[in-house]
Amino acid sequence: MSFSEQELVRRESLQKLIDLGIDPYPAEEFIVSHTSTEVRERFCDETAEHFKKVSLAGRIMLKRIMGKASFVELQDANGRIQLYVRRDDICPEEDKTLYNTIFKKLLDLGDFIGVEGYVFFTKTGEVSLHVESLKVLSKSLKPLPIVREKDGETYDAFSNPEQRYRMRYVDLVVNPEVRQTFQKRAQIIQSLRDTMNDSGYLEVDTPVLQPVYGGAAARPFVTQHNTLNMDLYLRISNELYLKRLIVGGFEGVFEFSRNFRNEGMDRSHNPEFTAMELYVSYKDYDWMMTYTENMVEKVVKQVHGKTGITFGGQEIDFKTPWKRISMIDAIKEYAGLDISDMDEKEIFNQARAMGVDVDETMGKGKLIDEIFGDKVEHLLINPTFITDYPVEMSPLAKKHRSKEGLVERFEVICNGMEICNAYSELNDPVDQRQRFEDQLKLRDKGDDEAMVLDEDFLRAVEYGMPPTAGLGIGIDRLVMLITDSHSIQDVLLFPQMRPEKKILGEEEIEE
RNA sequence: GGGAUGAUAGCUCAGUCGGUAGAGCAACGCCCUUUUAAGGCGUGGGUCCUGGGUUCGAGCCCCAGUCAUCCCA
Repeated sequence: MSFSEQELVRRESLQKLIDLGIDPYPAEEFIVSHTSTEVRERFCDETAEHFKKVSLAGRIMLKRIMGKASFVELQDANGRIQLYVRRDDICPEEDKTLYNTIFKKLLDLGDFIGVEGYVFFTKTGEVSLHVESLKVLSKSLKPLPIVREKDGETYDAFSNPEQRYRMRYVDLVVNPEVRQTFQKRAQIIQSLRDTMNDSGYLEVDTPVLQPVYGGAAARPFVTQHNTLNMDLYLRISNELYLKRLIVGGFEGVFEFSRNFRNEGMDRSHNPEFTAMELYVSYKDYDWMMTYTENMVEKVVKQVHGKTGITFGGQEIDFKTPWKRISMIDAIKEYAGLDISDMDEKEIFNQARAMGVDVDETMGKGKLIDEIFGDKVEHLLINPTFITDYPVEMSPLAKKHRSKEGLVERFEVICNGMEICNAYSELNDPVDQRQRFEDQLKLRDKGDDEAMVLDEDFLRAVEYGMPPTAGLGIGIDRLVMLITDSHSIQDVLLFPQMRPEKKILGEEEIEE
């Protein structure tokens, strides 16, 4: 390991601190009386009495040294506040080491310090802490990127996406909007959870390690249990477990489920992602549409302040009620193609004529799905319920009560992206077995995303499952929309990345 | 999977026709007691992603690879 010039300087500073009898990594608690925000927002001439003895802790983000007095920008979890450090105030005696050596020379940008003093306004009107004592809390050995702003313009932004994702800790320190994104993410999840708790539904935890994976069309990750000497799959969905709980008699269950899918990565796919799934007994998909739009509208209002958002310059409004349109009607309305009376061959020909990439192996349902995905989906900007999907695409959804060949299913499409998927759940065990068997036929034909038959799940349904409405929400995508983030990596703290050669060293990543 | 683009100092980036590796900020030294994107003056700092090749000579050209970003499937 070789050190850069700046790293060497910091290691020397560290040793000098130790030589001066200062512990650069003290163990004892540093008592913080205020946050930077509290001081900045509440301090004024009237409240000055309450800010005579204030202690703050955080990172040094900027030092402006001017001889015997200096200004420091201290950053805590809330933001930044300016410190005013005067030599003769922190060093009242003859010995000026604390200011001249420790503060001016041995402390660097990125170091954590704790300070105590009184709050005042500087000449230019900035709320500042006049420091009376200063303590080193943690020495930083690597230089942070220095990001500065003036009049909305950013200088030397830490903007390289690879570095930001690989070193999220640095990204969080220097890019405040990143912290806001993840605070909003937490609020979004909290808001959804509150809504469902208020409805009386039970939050549950179901297995991540599953002997049979199911609930979605995807390839799983495989792992191995040593003691049981068997393969286990990381869940691609928790759906079949939540339905078992409905069989068991819970009438409303939900789970924020980290799912794992062994597929490619791009702007909207990460191998692990978060879905929220909700199942409510005795309801159907019509009821679930209303529940969904109300719950999501409320999230947007709570987190964003209003129902209208801007995503990449595009205005999107989550105000209810959302448009509801069947898939077939949507194809008619947006693609100008009426397939309601067509047979498979006609649909195939029409699809090909429209330039949709289809082939002979596709059945009627798949063809319709392809046309929708290619010609309609990207046109749906405001959240829209697309209802009534072909049965072939939906092996876990109940057959439509009146429309032949379709199931009671909806997706919510927003900005061309699927953010929700829901059904009147299939609770007929005979039909469910048949659907699984149809999936097995697809699997035999080489579709490695087709579902596998889950005999225990079928047994559960055979014991009797009430009519149930189920919903899945793609949490990452919802967070992307609300935070105006254009890559899933921007809403995941640690997105999956290929190993970093520089850190691992050649020999460790050899096969 | 296919295509395009990129990787140079801690960060953001220049680098002409193939001819000594550059800037700003950060760092280091000196000056400065209410400053504030970045006060003034000075000094250091490089595996030019990796490995081959062409060439008297490669950051630059060629080949292969790694990683990333964007677009397409």
